[in-house]
This record gives sequence, structure tokens and C-alpha cells, in this order.
Amino acid sequence: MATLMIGQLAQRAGVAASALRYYERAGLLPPPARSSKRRQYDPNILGRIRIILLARKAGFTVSETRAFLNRFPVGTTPAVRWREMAKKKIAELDELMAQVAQMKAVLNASFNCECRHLEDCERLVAAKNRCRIEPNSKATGAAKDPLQRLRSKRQWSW
Amino acid sequence: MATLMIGQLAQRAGVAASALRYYERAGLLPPPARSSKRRQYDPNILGRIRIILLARKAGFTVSETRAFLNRFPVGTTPAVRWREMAKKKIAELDELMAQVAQMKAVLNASFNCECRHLEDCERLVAAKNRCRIEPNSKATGAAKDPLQRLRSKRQWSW
DNA sequence: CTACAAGTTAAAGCGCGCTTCAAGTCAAGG
DNA sequence: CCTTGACTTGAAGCGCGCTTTAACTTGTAG
Repeated sequence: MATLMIGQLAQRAGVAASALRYYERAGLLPPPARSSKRRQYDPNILGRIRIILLARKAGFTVSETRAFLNRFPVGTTPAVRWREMAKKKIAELDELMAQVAQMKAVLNASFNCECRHLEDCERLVAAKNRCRIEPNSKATGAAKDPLQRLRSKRQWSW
Repeated sequence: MATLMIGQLAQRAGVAASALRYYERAGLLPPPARSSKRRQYDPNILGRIRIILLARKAGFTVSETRAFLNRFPVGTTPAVRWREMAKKKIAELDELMAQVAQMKAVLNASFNCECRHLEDCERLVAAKNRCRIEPNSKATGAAKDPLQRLRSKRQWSW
């Protein structure tokens, strides 16, 4: 019955209050009622938040999640919306998997040489021999942004 | 014999001149000789550039690539350096694969409901029934940053 | 009445790998 | 001499998903 303030809602949903404000700005959450400027949430909104988090877990961007929520013709059932978007997302994920597999191939196939110094490798590479063996060096046409980011901590002070 | 200006080198290496300057600042490429402020490259540097690009293709960050090039005890052979770093990177890639697999699982298992409206799903979710089925909802302890980015073009004007 | 906790906004920050821009320098060709 | 084009630098920009900060307002407890 009682409405929730943003902090309480955030706690129940397991996200930061700032994230909820962000979702509101981004059009994922409807602007709630206010009591003297403060947001007063109907507890039912938790269902929606959980769906948003589910979409994020599935790999959808915020923008895609917004599309899922409000960009389909009215009457389109959630299941239909989801299946349509999931299909595309799965295709993207499959391509990502392929790129990752390619990286692993490069990791395993390169520098199986016995050069003592990097300079030797450089010369071999230049001479088209291999120190590396890019498994199949036919133009793979990889996306410019292979994946990017598995980053842990930064350091720029070497 | 003739030295190369940055534009020519960039063309031969298949990268942008700005990238070469960036690599220099980042410590991947040694500062070349200069003729009236302009960089004059020994063509042999191409070997090094190709190695840098190979490392990037393998999924190493710029910082990791720098480590590969100059952070090992002198005398460590390229092969040993590579294998050590590749081992860690492969572990990271495997975790990424696992996360992607998890996403696919969520994509396939969710919204297999027959709700007509999202509100129905929200209520079901709230009632702990499922519209979604997170396959095994035991705490998976996923990293906060699942993967991120498969982004195509932006739009923020919805 | 006075603190304090929690809310509010707009704007800036982060991380990564470059790219792009502004403003200037310089060499060679006509 | 003047143009043209390639180079130079430092700083800022991009994209994403929030978080953080600064500066302020409010309700509530004591």
C-alpha cells in the first residue's frame, strides 16, 4: 500500500538509486508520482524493473530494452517482441563468439618460434616467414571492434 | 634504404597515421628519428608494427601489448612471453564465452508466456511465477560488466 | 530550532583505443 | 612568392551505462 521512496525501491530491486533515475530519463521507467519533489513509487513498479534487469542480463542495451518496452505496435505480445529481438541478439552473440574463437586461435598459433629476441621475430614477420601463424590469413573481414573490454583495473602510469 | 614518413608507413602497415602516433605515445613504438620535426621511419619498423597488430588481434589491450614488448626480464624469449600472457587471456576469453552462453540461455528461456500485455508479465514476475525462466537462478555471480558492446550505430533521439 | 539523512537537478567523469580538430610548421613545385 | 599537401602538437571527442559531484531542498527525529 505504502509508496516507496527511491532509496527503498533501489534496495528492493538490488540496483542503485542513480540507476533508477537513469532508467527514467532513458525512458525505461515511467516518471512516478511525486510528493514534494520526491519520487513516490508504487511497489508494483518492481515487476517492471525486474523485467528491465532481465533484458539487460540477456545482453540488450538500454536502447534495445526501450524498444522492447515501447517500440512495438500496440497489441504485440511480450513473447512476440522478445522472440523477435532475441533472434537478432543471438545472431550478434554468435558473431561475437566467432570473433573470440578467432582470438583464441591467434593466441595458440602465434609465436611458436624459437627466436631469442623480438627483433628476430620482427625480421621473420617482415620476411613473410612465420613466428606467428595466423591460422588462415584469408581476409576474415573482422569487425573493426573485435570485442573490447575484459578490463579489470586501469593503469596508465607505467 | 629510404626512410618513410608517417603517412607512407601507415599506408604500408594498413593503419592510420594517428594510430601510429598513439602507439608511440603509449610506448609500443620507439620514437623515430626526425628530419625537421617530421618522423622518419626505418622501414624495418614494419615488423614491429605487424607484431603489435597481431597482439591486438589476439585480444590484448594496448597496455598488455606494451607489457609483452617491454615488461619482461631481458632475455625472456618472445615465445615464453607470449605463452604466459596467452594463457591468461585465454582464461578471460573463456569466461567471456561463458557469459555469452548465459545470455543466450536467458534469451531462449525468457518470455515463453502467453501474456497479452507486459503488465501481466510484470505481475507474474512479481508473484514469483515465471514469464521468464532464468534457467537456474542460483546466484551466478556474474561480473558486473557482462560484456558490453556489440553496438552498431547510436541513436538517442527517440 | 537544529541537525541529519535522504531526496533533487544538471553536469561531469570513467575506461579504452583511437580519431578528429584547431592551429601552426615546413618543403617542394610552379 | 604562393599554394598545396603532408606533417606537427595538444586537447577534445566518441560510445555506453551508469556513477559521482556539487549545490541545493525537504521531511523527520530529537
